[in-house]
Amino acid sequence: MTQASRAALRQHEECEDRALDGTRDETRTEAGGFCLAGFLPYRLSVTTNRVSRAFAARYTREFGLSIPEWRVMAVLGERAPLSSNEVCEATAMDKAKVSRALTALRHKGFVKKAPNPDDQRLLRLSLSAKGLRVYGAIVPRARQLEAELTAGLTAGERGQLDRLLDKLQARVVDLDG
Amino acid sequence: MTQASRAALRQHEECEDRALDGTRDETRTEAGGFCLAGFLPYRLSVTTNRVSRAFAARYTREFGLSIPEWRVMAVLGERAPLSSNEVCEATAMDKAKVSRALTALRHKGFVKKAPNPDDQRLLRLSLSAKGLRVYGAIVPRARQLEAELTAGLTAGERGQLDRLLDKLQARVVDLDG
DNA sequence: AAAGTATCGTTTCAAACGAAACGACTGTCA
DNA sequence: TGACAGTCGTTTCGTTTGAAACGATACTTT
Repeated sequence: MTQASRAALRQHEECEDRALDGTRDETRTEAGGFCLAGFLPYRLSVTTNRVSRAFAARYTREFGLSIPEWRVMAVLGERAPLSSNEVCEATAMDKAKVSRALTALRHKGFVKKAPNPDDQRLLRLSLSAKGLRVYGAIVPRARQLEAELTAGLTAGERGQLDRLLDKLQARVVDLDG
Repeated sequence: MTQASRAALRQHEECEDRALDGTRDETRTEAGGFCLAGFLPYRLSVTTNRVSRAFAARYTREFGLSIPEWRVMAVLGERAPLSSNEVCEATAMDKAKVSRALTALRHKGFVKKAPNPDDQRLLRLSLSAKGLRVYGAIVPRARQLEAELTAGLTAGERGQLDRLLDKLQARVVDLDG
């Protein structure tokens, strides 16, 4: 049995007394064990999932949209027409998810789908008049919800958060390839 | 039709020229439209999903574990025995997910499940000797992967990130209740 | 032009998910 | 004691997910 395993056998205290300066290893308890609560991928996942759940509930309740549907609306409202592939890139979703979201949005009458005469494989996707009205209502609401989420952050902190997320993203792309 | 909708009709430029000081609204393009790429919930989701995917691939390849399974191992390795409910709280997963992860881990021989004599409803979950060996191997590997992920961050930035995630988490709990 | 290759968007399929139903057990109150 | 309400962990059910298969269209090569 390894030393780490032996250490893990011992019971030890909660690890809620986190350091504030970031110099201490947050995942290392005093007994040498591992504290999931300080593990960055775990923390990212928990926080993000809670944010997603909260926003999804609002989108559903107030506009009858799922998050994939809202993302597609957001990019089509910003710039259209777009092909399905372009929507994929702009929303960071795979093509199956986008296809399903588009089907739902067309059934709701929010999105128009036209063939591209230059290339019959591509679609020309855009918001309908009805879709644009909804878009016009969602965008300020989304901004408002985001403002509530970041209400405890200064402008500098908000910028710092964006920078840190960028750094993580840059790192993770060469972690998995 | 709303003014926002009219604005949305116009085509406009890409929104890649993000401000660095955080004082500008990242979701507001120069034409007044909405830029998903600067929307915090979207950015959190994309970054976190990529991190999760990268880590899940490693756990699967190197240890044959899913993320839910790894989380359960992590908390049982740290402090055991635990009831299923306690594992739920420690891993931020619902009881169905924990139950399924436990089934898989028991089939792999990593987790032991005993009844609690004081309360027959509760389980006493802990790692087997085999599970402890695996735990002893995963923990340093997980720390190493986390270190690779945060390699571009200073210790101060890492602490700042933890603080910011805490703030978001505190905010989001009273966003949805 | 014909054959082979690549790309686009949809659909299929099996796995994973969460909400809710469930059986088992405990505590409470009459 | 017996009925009732609450808690625990599992299972069921319908939905969502991503990988892969697919038909359709376009490009390349000969």
